[in-house]
Amino acid sequence: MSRYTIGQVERKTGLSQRQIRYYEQKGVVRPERTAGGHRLYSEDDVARLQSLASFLARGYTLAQALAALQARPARRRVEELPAKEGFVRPEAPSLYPLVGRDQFLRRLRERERDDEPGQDG
DNA sequence: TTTCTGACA
DNA sequence: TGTCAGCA
Repeated sequence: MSRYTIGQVERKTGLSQRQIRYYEQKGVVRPERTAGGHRLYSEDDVARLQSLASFLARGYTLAQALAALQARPARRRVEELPAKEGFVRPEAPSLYPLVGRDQFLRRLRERERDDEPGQDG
């Protein structure tokens, strides 16, 4: 499995090194360390950070993006998650309470018609 | 040259 | 979150 330095992850995700380290503190990723203490990120770490960046780009607050990431710990498709769970509305995440999975998917698809697709769903 | 931690704004 | 210092 390939590993990436923070500099490589910075280029792949568009996030700053400062942000990447901060999100590690928040528990988003748990990179390995070299003997010298340098971080080594896995493909999965990069994917999670790309998802986070995608959520932030869509207007989610950091708290909402983190919550959304926790709702999908391992690259699970939204369709596979319990319909009962709450999801952040894709069209204006900071203005509304959580909605059900099906409504989330419907709104997301409506939004994706006129919006550019993100890195991740 | 790149990354690390800690700290300030 | 950006940025700087001082290391390894």
